Amino acid sequence: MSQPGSVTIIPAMTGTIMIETGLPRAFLRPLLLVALRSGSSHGYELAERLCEFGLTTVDLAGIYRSLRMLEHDQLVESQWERSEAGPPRRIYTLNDAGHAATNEQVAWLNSARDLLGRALDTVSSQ
Amino acid sequence: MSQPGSVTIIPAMTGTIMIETGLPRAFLRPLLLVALRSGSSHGYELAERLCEFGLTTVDLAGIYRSLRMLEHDQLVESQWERSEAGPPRRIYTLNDAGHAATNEQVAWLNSARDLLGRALDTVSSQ
DNA sequence: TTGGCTAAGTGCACTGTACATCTAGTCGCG
DNA sequence: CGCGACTAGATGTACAGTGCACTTAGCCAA
Repeated sequence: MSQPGSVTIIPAMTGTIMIETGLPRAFLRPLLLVALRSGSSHGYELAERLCEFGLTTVDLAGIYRSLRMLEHDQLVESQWERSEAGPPRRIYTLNDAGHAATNEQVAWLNSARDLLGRALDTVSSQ
Repeated sequence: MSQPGSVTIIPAMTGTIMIETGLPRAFLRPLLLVALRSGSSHGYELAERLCEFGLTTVDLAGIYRSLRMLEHDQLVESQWERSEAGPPRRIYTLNDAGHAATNEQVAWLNSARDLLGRALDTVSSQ
């Protein structure tokens, strides 16, 4: 977790670890799926993965809520895991539907990036 | 406007010309600024410019509201213009503050695209 | 035993917005 | 002339999402 000089996660106490300089909230769920693609994990650590994508701040409350929603939509499954240090964690894992959904979301993220590229091209070309 | 085979704008009668396959709504205002950068225009035509960026559907109601908000924030100015065919149009023009804001938004769009790129890289690299 | 860190969660007021609906100008057609 | 289609702009509202504050809880060090 946070190497020196890297993104800091705002103290959870305040609950405000929110997407701000990063991306609009609509990307939260897709990015969580992408983050989960590289391995099952718990909310707090997934927040750190999102920070590695370049998000400056992330709303932990929103992440926990999104993960529960993903579970409700049966794209992920979770199980409690006791940690050697600290409170138990809820580990989320992509299931088959989740992997399929992730592929869709990746396609959508790609098209979103391309779209931004096209819009930005009109700027750079005067 | 819409060449054959290009993006169709859903009949305005229903009012539903909304971002759907395109980008989350948070990008609407920045993209409107970018669209205005290539020339003053009215809402309906700006919607078509957004479609040229790759948005499949656009909510005209949202565009008109966003434009009014941009004017309220004093980033654009508007004036009525009677059209040779059809009802009069409200033409929006970027002012100095608007140009500055657009530059900021372009920077933000760039960082958003980069962020998506980083996230997508983690997918392509297995 | 106090405080700090990790981890997860709830509660609520507020915002934004998707969709329906309305107004109004022009044009083409029978 | 009346009708419908198209362009252009705008408003109203029910509802969902979310930002922020706050709570709970396990572990550890001083």
